[in-house]
Amino acid sequence: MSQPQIDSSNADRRSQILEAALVCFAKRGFHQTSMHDISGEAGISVGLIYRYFENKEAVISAMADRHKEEIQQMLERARQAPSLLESLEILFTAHCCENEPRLISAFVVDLYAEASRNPHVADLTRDVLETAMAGVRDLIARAPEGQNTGNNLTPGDLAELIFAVARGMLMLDVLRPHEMTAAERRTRQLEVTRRLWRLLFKPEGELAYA
Amino acid sequence: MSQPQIDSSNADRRSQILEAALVCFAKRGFHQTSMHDISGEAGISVGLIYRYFENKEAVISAMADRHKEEIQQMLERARQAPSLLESLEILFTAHCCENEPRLISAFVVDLYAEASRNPHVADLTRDVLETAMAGVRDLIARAPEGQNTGNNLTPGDLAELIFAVARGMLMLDVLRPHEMTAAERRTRQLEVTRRLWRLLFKPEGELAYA
Amino acid sequence: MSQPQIDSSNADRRSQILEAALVCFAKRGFHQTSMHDISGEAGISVGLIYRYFENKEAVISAMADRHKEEIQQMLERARQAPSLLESLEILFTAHCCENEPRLISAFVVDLYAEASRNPHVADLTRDVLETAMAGVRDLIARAPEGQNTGNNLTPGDLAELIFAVARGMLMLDVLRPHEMTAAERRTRQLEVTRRLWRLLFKPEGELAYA
Amino acid sequence: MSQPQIDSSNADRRSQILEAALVCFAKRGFHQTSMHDISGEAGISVGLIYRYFENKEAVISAMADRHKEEIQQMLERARQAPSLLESLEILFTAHCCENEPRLISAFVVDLYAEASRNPHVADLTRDVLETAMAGVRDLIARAPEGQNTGNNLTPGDLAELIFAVARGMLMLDVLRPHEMTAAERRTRQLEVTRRLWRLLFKPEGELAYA
DNA sequence: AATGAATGAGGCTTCATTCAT
DNA sequence: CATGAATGAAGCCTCATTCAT
Repeated sequence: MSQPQIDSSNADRRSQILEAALVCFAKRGFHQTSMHDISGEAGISVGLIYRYFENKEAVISAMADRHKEEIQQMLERARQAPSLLESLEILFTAHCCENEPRLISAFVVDLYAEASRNPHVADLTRDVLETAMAGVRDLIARAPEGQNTGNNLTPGDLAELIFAVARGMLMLDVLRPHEMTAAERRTRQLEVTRRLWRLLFKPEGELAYA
Repeated sequence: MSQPQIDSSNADRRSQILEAALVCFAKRGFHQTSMHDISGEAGISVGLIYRYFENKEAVISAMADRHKEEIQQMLERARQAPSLLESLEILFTAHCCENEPRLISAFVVDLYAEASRNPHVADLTRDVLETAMAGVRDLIARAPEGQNTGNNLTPGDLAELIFAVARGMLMLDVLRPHEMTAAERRTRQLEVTRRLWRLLFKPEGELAYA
Repeated sequence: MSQPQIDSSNADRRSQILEAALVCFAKRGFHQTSMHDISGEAGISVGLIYRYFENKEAVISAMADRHKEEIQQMLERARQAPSLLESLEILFTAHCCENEPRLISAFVVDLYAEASRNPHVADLTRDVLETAMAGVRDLIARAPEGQNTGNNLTPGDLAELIFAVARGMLMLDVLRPHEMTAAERRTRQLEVTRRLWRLLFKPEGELAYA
Repeated sequence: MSQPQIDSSNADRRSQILEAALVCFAKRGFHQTSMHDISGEAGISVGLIYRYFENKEAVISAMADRHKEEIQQMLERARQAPSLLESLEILFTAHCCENEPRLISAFVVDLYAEASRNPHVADLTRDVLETAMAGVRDLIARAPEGQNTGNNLTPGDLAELIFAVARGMLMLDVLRPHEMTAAERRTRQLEVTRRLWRLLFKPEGELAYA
């Protein structure tokens, strides 16, 4: 009876810590964030973090795991969108966080930076990427817009291109001035999304006036 | 009289240090690289670094500066290429370093991560990006292939897309297994380049057999 | 009515904790053993230890107390032995614990180390030692073998010598390889005991064939 | 020319640190001595210790090494003594340090405690012990007093007994009150030494009046 | 009585930076 | 110009102890 309670409170604490860690990591990066920073942001003591995570490394890994889950949820939402364009819009705006605009972009760029030297994080991140790309490939293969695009590209090629653009836009996002709001960023992303979509899936010039 | 001598030796020392720093930064990231690491890699003493750079921050800034210059040189080479495709190939393979494959990718991803929280680095990096995008925009505007592409995109739009893909590919590059050689990475990049080029500049299906 | 019950359960808990503490202390030493280690070994929670002991210091003190009691019991057994040699054998093999050979040696050496800087432990340990030496002195004084040994040593001198050897053997015991079994250690101790006994109480060479 | 200078200054620093460590270790024990304690006692900064020792463990190991050397020097002095009795006196008073009476006793007891759980220290300490025992065995074998002792004990047996007593006296030494001076401790040790010597090497009763 | 989550001081270690040589 | 010994602040982590349940 109290078991699930305990479990959920365990999970809550972990979430609380990871939430705080995300804010800190986005603000200062993994290795300039101290455990003290995280504990402060989470409003708990330093020692308590170690009850839920073996060490700082484990917090980073858990963040990577969490990112994986979020990407999967995003993919699920994309799958349920009524059109390919809307799926892409979900994919390209997933990181646009209302209250802390660059939060996720900064985190993901740091994640890749970390992946370049931490094999465990690299594996996780690669896994996320491949899962997500496979998801988008299927989306394309099944969508009517994905047929006869007249550009000789397979769904796999298209998915790769789309992901390169999405990741590239994330990198560019961290360079945008802090003042730019989440809404502006979102608009920016949607423009690129539509442009890419038109390019990839309406290549015939049939909609020259669109 | 000895002034020019000193200046050039000054520049040499700085280069030597920055070269060492690049290797260390790519291997461990900015903030996990100690000044001792750099001095060791450069084969000099720690103290000497402080004769050429005010502090670690300054080394990072100088690295960003250096990156800017390299991008500009790359752009110059791209400008002199005989065709737009070849220009793009230069752009997409610039980071493929023979002896240390992921050297530059890792460094650039770290640079963007740093830019997300260090305003000075952000300014420098944004400047690099804009300069480079402007360069590519001009390249497209002047190239015969850039006319009448039938996709309704301005040279600016195209340049942005190209850069997003290029930056995205850089991110993906750090996830590729260490074992992958520079040649393999290069091949991978060239494939994407051609695919992108065909998409952006040969949209009519006119080269169905290409 | 329930008071005695509680008392005995109190004593049981204390014993259980001290038993666990002995294992931990022998394995890791006083100050590298955490309260958590002890609680884990005892199969109870950390907090519970504090219901029976004021703090870690108190656990150490109680261990010293316990050691005192064990020495007294050992002395009682020695007193009841039929001959001086057998008394000595009891004295010299008291620490040979079947299942965990070095358990007691390691603990006692640590106890003396602790005594060298913790006045309370020092007092307790000194008390143990003096009581034990007095006991052995009496044993010698009463034993027929203790008379006319021809070596001009008083029972007090002999007891001191015997104790120095016993304590010294304990120190040597912690250096013996882990693989050495309790039986082997016991044999080793008995050899030394007999040798010492012959030296102290059969000095005439009368038993050249013994 | 300056090389030996540098080397010797290196060795000096190490010695200085080890000297400070000995004081701290004797006062508080290995694991209750903080690196800060040592640096304070040595009059240097904490960080500097790490230029000379990889970590705290290494300081402890170096102390064990140092102890080994000191025992060897003591053995050398014992070897040059004119008589076996004087050799034994050197052996039994080696730890009597003028200014800090219990310094060495406390350290050695701690060393054995550490040896009981740190294999590296155990190896070193066992090595010291065996070397020293072998030295004493040879001393006995060569000394005229060592012949025909009439007690049927081999030089090896005698050396073992002597060492057990010596180690045991060390343990007892840490229990003596702080107020006891080095001179008093020395006297105490010499008494036991003579008593032991008489017992082992004058067994015939020939000196009944000595 | 018993638990174990929570705290925070303190220990080990690293590292940017300085400075005497 | 060049070295590297020296400093000390700061980071990671552990652990004795408390307290709400």
